[in-house]
Amino acid sequence: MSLTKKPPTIQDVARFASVSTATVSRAISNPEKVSEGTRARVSEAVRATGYTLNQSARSLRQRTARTILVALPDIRNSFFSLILDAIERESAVRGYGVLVTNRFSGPNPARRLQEYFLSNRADGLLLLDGSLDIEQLRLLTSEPISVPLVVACEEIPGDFFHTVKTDNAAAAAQATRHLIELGHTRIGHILGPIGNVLTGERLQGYTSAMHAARLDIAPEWLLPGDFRMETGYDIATHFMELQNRPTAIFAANDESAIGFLSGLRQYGMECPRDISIVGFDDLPFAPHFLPPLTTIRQPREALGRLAAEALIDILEGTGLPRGPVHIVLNSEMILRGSTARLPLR
Amino acid sequence: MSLTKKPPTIQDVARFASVSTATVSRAISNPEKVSEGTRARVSEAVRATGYTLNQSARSLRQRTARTILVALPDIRNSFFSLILDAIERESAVRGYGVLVTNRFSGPNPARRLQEYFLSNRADGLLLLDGSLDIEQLRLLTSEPISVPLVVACEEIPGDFFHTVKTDNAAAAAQATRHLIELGHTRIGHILGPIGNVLTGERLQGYTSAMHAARLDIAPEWLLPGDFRMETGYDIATHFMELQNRPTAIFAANDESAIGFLSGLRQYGMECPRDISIVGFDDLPFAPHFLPPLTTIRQPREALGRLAAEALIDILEGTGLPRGPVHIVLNSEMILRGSTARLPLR
DNA sequence: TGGCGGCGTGTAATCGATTGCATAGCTCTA
DNA sequence: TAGAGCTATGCAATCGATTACACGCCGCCA
Repeated sequence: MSLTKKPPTIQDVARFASVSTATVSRAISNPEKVSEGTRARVSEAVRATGYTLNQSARSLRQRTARTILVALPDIRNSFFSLILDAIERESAVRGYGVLVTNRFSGPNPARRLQEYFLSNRADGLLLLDGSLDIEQLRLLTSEPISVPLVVACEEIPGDFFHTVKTDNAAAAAQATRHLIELGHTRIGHILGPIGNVLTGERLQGYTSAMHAARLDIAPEWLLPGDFRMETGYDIATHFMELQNRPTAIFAANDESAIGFLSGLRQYGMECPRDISIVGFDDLPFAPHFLPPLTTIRQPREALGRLAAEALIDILEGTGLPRGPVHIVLNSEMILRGSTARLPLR
Repeated sequence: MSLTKKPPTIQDVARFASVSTATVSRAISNPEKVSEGTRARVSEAVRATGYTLNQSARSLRQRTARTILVALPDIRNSFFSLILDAIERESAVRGYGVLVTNRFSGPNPARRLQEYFLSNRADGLLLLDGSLDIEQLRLLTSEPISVPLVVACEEIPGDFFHTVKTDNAAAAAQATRHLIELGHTRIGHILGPIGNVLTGERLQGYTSAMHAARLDIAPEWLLPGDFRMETGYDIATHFMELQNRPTAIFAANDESAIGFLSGLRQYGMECPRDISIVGFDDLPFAPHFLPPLTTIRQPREALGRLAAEALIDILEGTGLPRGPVHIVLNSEMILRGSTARLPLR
């Protein structure tokens, strides 16, 4: 089908350089084990033959694929695609390929992930989704399988896994405090998807800031969401039916916030005139929205890069960490136009 | 490092089922070549042992990786990540893995792509970027290497490659006509990145619609862009300095359009009061923007799916097309609030 | 009844790299 | 100068699946 002519193999290189294949292999992977002259002859032979190492053969022999698997909940969400960008770059630098699998829901997600490892297609897993069943994850990462795993963005409770994330709760509290400082007292929250760890952390930050300010939270101020714009749009209707409406909202992410504002516009509600809102993520469109969105900026690039770095370090056994690694990055509040002082009524 | 215990191999299955490995292999890959009884015994043995085929071993022997490589210009752009979603899904259904490589610019992009194939990591290439040097691409797809290639979204001139795309020029013309019908006569265009095929097609559609309506195009109405929001934002300043400003803009994509409108707001320009704009792509946020964006909706899901389908069909040799496949999908104009009739002055 | 054809299965070579073990040659020391 | 120790290299087994080829068996037909 594809390659019309067989690419040159290590045999061809060996013949050209008049050495054994073992020597070629060593010259390539462990240059220090080979004399200088031989090394030069081999490099020359590689150049002359146009040799490229056959990764399948190496994988078979070494039981490694030089590939990481990135499991995303929803690649369509810009937040993830930005992180994927950083992961891909870091991996490429370290010589690793990146396989992606998206929305790995379906009947048995962990089993599907497992197959990548049993079949020797990937060496490690970068998980961007905290909604996976924890028992299944432990199955994946413990004894017979032992998949090297780094969880990025979301922390899975219980200190079992390596994690790279941001200080969600603190950032959520900061966002909420900002609204409080502007004079708001009735502050609602658009939740993330239930069962997701991020949802819990952001809710918790919001709750603690409210409590610290001795403000009550009416149960109906917790608006159900799932990080998607459409859902944000839909709950606006629900929101308008509330009797004692909040004057400000902390949304679990930018997409909910934007959908919500768009939904509210149907009812003539304007932001920040009638309602203030803070988002989360600082997606690229946040500054260009009308009003420009006040939000929490997560260090996405660093998040992806550090997660990939950590995973590859683990794979290569360099600096084996004793216990699970936990890296927590700081996020930053970006003040823009979607929040305003509560007008006196 | 990872797998603590070796996963079961085909030998284990063979032993369990009391047959040879050859029979197990056949029972799995060519069930019709094996008697019914044996087939059942083998399935049972597979279940009992928890066998998963070692993909590296198969790849080595068969010279195929059951993996496609998706090369993206910029995964951060939502437009691509949405297509990637469809590609990933279709590939998963057909049993293929998806490797991604992003922003494969750098010194020698085609060479870097080539390595994936020489090293037997991927079987085919799905290219979402029309900006690659055509000579290099031909090198990749012709004789000794012969990488199976499908170009999605963007057509590379010269009828050499399989292509799945939308009717960019027609859609661009439609968008422009829409502005003309609203009474605009001074209509500008925000270009895509130079050297990109899409840029050319959309420009051409715009130009032809203008000509058909006997409208002139002042050279300074062609505003330089690159599909990015930031650049859209920046050119607003340049735009404000024009003496004979357009009253309407056709932007090469939604992101430019949104950045541009955001930039114009600094100068008190409101859309659609002071300017009308049509975007391209219908990104998820387009309906939620203020004003909701009039734009061209591309069938992204179909685009990704059909491209993946075509590539895998080629890889599997089913229905070998005689010449290059060209699939052109229709896009659709979505009228929203960012375009308005030119007010009489 | 002999021979032919087809089906189901097994044997063993093969894909291309890595690596444990053996060895040749050299240096250094007692 | 014998032997220890070290370096550079080669030989050949190995990873786990696929597949060309061979073979045995059965049924069918002449």
